[in-house]
Amino acid sequence: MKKKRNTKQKATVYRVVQSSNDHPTAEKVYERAKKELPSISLGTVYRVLKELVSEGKIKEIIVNKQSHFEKRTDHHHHFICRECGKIEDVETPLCRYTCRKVEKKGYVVEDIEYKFYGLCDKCAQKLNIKEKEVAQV
Amino acid sequence: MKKKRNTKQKATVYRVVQSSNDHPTAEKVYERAKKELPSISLGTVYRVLKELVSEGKIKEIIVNKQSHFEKRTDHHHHFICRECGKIEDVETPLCRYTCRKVEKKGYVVEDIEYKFYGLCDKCAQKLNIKEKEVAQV
DNA sequence: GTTGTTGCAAAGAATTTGCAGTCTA
DNA sequence: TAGACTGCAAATTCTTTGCAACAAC
Repeated sequence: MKKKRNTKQKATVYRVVQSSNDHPTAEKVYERAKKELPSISLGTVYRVLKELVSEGKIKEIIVNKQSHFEKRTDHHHHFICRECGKIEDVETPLCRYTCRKVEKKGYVVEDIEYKFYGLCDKCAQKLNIKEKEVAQV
Repeated sequence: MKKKRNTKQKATVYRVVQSSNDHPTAEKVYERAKKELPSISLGTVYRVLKELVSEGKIKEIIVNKQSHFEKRTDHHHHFICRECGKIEDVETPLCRYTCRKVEKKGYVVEDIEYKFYGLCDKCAQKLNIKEKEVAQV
């Protein structure tokens, strides 16, 4: 296989993801990377992100048919707010019972992904207030 | 709100999904619908599928950034084979423990989606055989 | 006859890719 | 200096949309 090289672009993209506490899209990573390395291109960002994912250095999570990236590579799940679109990490124990149920049929489970959709605390609060106002009319 | 009309196209798309035991993409639904109604267009299939989903008559599941559709609208989850791409329904008990853990922070969980990735029985068997053959060389 | 729907084709959005020039090792 | 990598723009893929013709009710 071919030998990989260290380039400014790779280092920058990696650094951007590592210093992001949200779950940026490729476009967002691109925006942030450009601040450090203005000449970087979106295509390169896509290429590097893909490489980092396949090397297991970062993780990809797909929300609404769009890739988002995160520095955490350990096993965890996500909550997605339908109002503000915020993605938040969720720690859950592996559901052994469920896995075994799937595997019993001869299936091999290699990865599990849980996604929780709803409203984050802030949006829930906002919407409750709104609902009450509407109800009063 | 505007009154909906019953058209051949809507009836056909609905019938196709109802009689599908796999999880067809829009394109696949289109292919199947064309057999019944050759003049139907892909755009219409997309429009009708979207409408059926929003009416709660069918469900949408997104795999690999692509929409698939299914007749089951009750709560269940999915297993996706990384080899053959097959999507299979998985029955799991709601993980109350996990939900409560998420909700404790003030979050409102409205929907939960579990996806299990791996190998289906057939592909697991095939790959095992292959692996053994490779190992013997 | 209204007006919701369709077919068509063009537009969009996200991502990938071919290529010639550039830079790392 | 070989060849991995980049920037750029064109191409792909899936999906949505504008519009004039069509067809339910």
